[in-house]
Amino acid sequence: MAQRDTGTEQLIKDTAKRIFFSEGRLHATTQDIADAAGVNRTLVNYYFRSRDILFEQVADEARAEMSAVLESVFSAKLEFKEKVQRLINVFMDQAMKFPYREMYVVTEFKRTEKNVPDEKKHRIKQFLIEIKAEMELGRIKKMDPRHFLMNLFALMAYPLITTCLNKSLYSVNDSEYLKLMKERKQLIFDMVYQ
Amino acid sequence: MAQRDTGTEQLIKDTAKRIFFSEGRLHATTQDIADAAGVNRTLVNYYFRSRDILFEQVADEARAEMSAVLESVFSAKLEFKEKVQRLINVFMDQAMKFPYREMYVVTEFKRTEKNVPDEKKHRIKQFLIEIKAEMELGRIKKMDPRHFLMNLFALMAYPLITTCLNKSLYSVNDSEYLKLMKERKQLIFDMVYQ
DNA sequence: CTTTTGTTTGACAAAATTGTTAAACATAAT
DNA sequence: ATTATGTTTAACAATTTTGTCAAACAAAAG
Repeated sequence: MAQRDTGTEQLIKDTAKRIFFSEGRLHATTQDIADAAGVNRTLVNYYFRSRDILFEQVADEARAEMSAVLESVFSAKLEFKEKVQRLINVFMDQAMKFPYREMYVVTEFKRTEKNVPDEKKHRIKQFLIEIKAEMELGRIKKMDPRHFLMNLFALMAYPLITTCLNKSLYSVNDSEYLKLMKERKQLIFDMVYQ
Repeated sequence: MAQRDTGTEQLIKDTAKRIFFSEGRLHATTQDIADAAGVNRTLVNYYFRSRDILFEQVADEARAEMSAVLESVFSAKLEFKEKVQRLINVFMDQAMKFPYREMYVVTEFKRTEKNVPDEKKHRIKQFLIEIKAEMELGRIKKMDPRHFLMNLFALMAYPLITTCLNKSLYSVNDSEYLKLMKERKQLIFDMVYQ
């Protein structure tokens, strides 16, 4: 008989992603995840054999999701300017949903000593060349293209990682902070693409 | 008899800070810390009573250190422009030493549901006013001053948090990456203070 | 309906992590 | 030198977290 697909496996993974990437509870246990998913903890072992395998799978899928987003933008048949615009849009939408995803990837990346695959490096290199070309056309400020990329991702990701601090610091509630983050899409574009 | 101050208490704290803030091993155990410090794990309990107390103390001191840095800049008798320059200098020097410190503070901040004390909020408010004044003088680009601050901290902190990813992605070694980060001081100033 | 197969559960075991205690040790005071 | 006091250590206990297993359960196949 084939698998029955009760959706439990996916539910566990989605719940783990929510806890790690959205809520930022990086120290969550399998019990925490099972409770949040409303299932017996044993099912984590039934579907994933071990805690480590679940966590690694979650990290792998996170990397894949992030790559897919960047991929879709980098390889799009668009002018550079539109690529940047779209990148900001799709990346920030995801970052608003999963603010801690990159943080999780970074810590897992360090822990497991993984490497970025060569194909991804190549895609980035291609985009760096596009950035350089745009600079030479005088459309964006001249600098090391790597700095351009680092700036862009920093401006998009960091304020979402530090949401809890900023909300407390600036005394704003959730909806006000969401509004600020939405404003950032345009603001970031204006900053890097003056 | 008074305390003998063998330096062990400080050694444990410093080692914990190195592991958390410099190495980014957010899941380190007391055993990991004791081993790295070259002391018996029991001493963690002797000096701090419990793991949680040590971790909280480390987080509290991290907050205090960060506040002290910002404080020294905010309250300095300097032109706004020089304040920004100095902020970038001191913050990035610290961030290069402890790239994951803010990350630790954020996760502990969430876990313990702390609040930013009113005095700090007030200092930030004062600085926001200074930012606004500078904008009205036309010296920096007009925007919500909170965005100005978020941009500044994002540009400074994020590339250091993602060091391991960027090094792999751009195929650079430690010294080259350090060079890139040093370059950023001027670059960030130029970005926010055009 | 009965059997078969995959899923879920609770009880239990194992492992990892943290906390406690008494004794050994080292240094300062007497 | 002896005592007193603070420090360090190893053995042990408690707790937390993870992993295993057999039995109960549910749905599809015969």
